[in-house]
Amino acid sequence: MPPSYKAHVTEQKWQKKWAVSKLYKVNLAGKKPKYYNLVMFPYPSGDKLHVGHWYNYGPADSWGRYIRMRGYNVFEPMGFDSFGLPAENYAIKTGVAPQKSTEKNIKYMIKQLGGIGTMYDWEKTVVTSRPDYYKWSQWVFLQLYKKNLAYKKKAPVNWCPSCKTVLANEQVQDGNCERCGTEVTKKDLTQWFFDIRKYAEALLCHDKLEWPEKTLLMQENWIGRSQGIDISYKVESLDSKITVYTTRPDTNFGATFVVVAPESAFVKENFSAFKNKEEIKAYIKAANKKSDIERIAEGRKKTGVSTGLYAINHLTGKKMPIFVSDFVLAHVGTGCVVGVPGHDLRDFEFAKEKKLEIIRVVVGVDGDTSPITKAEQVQEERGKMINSDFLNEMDIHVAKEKIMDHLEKKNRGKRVVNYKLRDWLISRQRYWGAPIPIVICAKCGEVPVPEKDLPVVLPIKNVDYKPKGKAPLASVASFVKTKCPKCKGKATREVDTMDTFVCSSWYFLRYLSAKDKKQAFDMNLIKKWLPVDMYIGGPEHACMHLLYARFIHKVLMNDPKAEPFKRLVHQGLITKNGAKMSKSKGNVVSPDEFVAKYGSDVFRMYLMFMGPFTDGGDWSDKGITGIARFVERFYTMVSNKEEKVADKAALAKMLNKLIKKVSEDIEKFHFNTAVAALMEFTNFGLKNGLDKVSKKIAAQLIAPLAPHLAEECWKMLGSKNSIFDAGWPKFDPKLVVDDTVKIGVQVNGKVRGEIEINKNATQEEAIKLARINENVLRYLTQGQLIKEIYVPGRIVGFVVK
RNA sequence: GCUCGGGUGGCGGAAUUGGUAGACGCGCAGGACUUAAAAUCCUGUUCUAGCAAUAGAGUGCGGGUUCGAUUCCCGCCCUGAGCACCA
Repeated sequence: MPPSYKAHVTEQKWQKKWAVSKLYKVNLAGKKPKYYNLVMFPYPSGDKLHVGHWYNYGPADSWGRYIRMRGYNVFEPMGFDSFGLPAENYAIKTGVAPQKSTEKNIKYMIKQLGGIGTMYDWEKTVVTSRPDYYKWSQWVFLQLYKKNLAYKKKAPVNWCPSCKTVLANEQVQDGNCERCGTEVTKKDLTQWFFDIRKYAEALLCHDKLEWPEKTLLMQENWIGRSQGIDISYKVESLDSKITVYTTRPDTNFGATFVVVAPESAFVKENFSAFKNKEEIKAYIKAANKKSDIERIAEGRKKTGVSTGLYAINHLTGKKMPIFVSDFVLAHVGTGCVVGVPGHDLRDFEFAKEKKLEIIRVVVGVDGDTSPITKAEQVQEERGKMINSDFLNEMDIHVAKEKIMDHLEKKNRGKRVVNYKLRDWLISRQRYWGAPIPIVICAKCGEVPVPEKDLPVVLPIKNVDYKPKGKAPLASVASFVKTKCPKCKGKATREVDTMDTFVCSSWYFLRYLSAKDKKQAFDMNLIKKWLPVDMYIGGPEHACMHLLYARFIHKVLMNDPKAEPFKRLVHQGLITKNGAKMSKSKGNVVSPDEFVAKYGSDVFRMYLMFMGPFTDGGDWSDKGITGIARFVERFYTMVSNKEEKVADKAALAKMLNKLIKKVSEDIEKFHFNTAVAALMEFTNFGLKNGLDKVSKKIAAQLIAPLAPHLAEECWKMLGSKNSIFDAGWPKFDPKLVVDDTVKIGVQVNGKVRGEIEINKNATQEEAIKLARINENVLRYLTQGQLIKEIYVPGRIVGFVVK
């Protein structure tokens, strides 16, 4: 009877030993090549770690262990993104200060994270809600302020009526609050913004990034660069001009009207000249009341009111009526659009509604001249100009350049680039965040808090957390009242706090010098350790955290080309019954009972075995017994003192192939097939027997995936040092290829037999051997042979007629 | 509506410069051990027909290219994610 593997005793033993020997303490000045292995840090929620966390952190740690065994000095820190709404909402409900509940949750989560058996170096941890961290978040704000990248402005902003705070554009999803799902409304407020738009071009460039294509594409679309031209038209009977933005100036001979947004500057400046003022006033009022959701829900039904004014199309001399309509957005381009109903679906719909002239100026490749074909809406459209004077017969792309040259020469237009990306709104009317380090003085105006006076400490006493539409800090008199740093006179503090995304946009720099009291980060360490070599986290951050972090990093490094994260991998989502796990749905699966039953190695490997890391999947515990059996069998295989090997040559081949397969699979984050390969090897090893050297290699190969099991096996095999300092096995390239291969024999594309043949066999040999096969022969004699195919190592084929 | 993924046995999944589809695991069936059960081990397991050899069908659906298609092309369906009147 072989000894059975005692997962819990063993795992706890090694976790303790690793902690005592400080195995995972990283020497940042170490000589070995560096590897910064980073996983997105969690919010310290009161809920326990769930299966999703494990799915994320387990494989991320396995990757770190693999890299470590490859000889790198691996830095694998962990921290807590601890500012944010849940703790504050908990405080509103119970009165418990967020400082208290957060610290309690962190303590608990560190314990849970320890149970996974990760390599985190806890001496380098960061907690964003502690003054020794947010002091530097405030410092980051001041750096942006200094560079004129942080400023206050009044603008219509997204407002969540439930959270009673403003939200960044990125935090509005389908018109709803990203946090609580409440429908977002618009408010005109004076708020703090970061001018991320100044970095739009730099953020578009991603040559150096080994990121998923999809993520890069999402960022690209979010930034939304478009190249166009501002065209100015004379307004009839007025002294002014109207400027429109278009990306399709080639179609301008087909322009028949102009539409302006209700909130546009043009409306404000020319309102007195409008003919039907009352109607327009009412229309604008109605438009302002509509939420984005309503606007979308109304679909493409176009409404609008004529201003009674006309713009003159200088190309055709046509009078183009000017309308106010809410399908035009004030913040896009100039807020004014020229209507070309022959070639734009929206313009077409508007023209139909208002019975305006529709002119066709492009013939599609298919010769179609009906307005708005599908092809016409596609940007890469190809077509030829008609009805366009000097542009006629030209390809549209040629015409586009030609007309822009023409307009610029005549001083009627100017080429411009537009972005969909908007300023990053960072003020929050909430308590549990880093206070914005600004003082408002009646005499000096807005004054930044000097760096030496940081942090602006979040008050703990006498705080009413309940949101009332104004920041809770506004009611803490001791916080609000202060002295102006400039004139020393009476002044008040800015009472808004920063978006938590500001705090999380630079934490990877802080990890390296977490205990440094004198500076936010150590540039020497950053030069050595950045960029992060591997960053693992959810894809939902594509246009939020990942974009913000790139922006802030570029600013802090003073280099638009600097990138914080070289390689990025997204873990898949673990669902339960097809739905995202959440407390409100009551479908959160706790890993605890499985870890208690099988141990953490089994649980980690089971999650990996579910499928590719990037896929995620629906949670089910079906099959976890398979991994438990495997661990038991692996242990049995290694602990067997017998070293008799039935087939030495076969073992050598299996082992070398295994090294190759496991290495390649881990490199691709295909942990599932790496586990499968180890299972196959174990099945073989139990039958065939293993010598000690093979056992040791097997233990090394499983070490990243099942660290405790491997460490135990390693010790059992007589090694004194940790397996994680034992390096990674190499394979012999000569031993990973088979001399003979089994290949199929096809007749007319159907498999009719199989032959075993030397992998380098000639066509002649292969055909000869294939022909001997009885079943193959049967089909060959059914007609005349017209072709013989041989792909070495793959297939023999016959074509018979 | 647009953009980008994905659709393979009862289940999770494997295999794509076009070359024997279903590795590995779960489940299921049968057997060994046991007084018995659990655990463990062995055998089988895409579907249909057949004792078997084997034959036919088969990777969401319909076409196409090819000796040969899960893989390439065209047209659909379903599903997940993102964007959404961006001019």
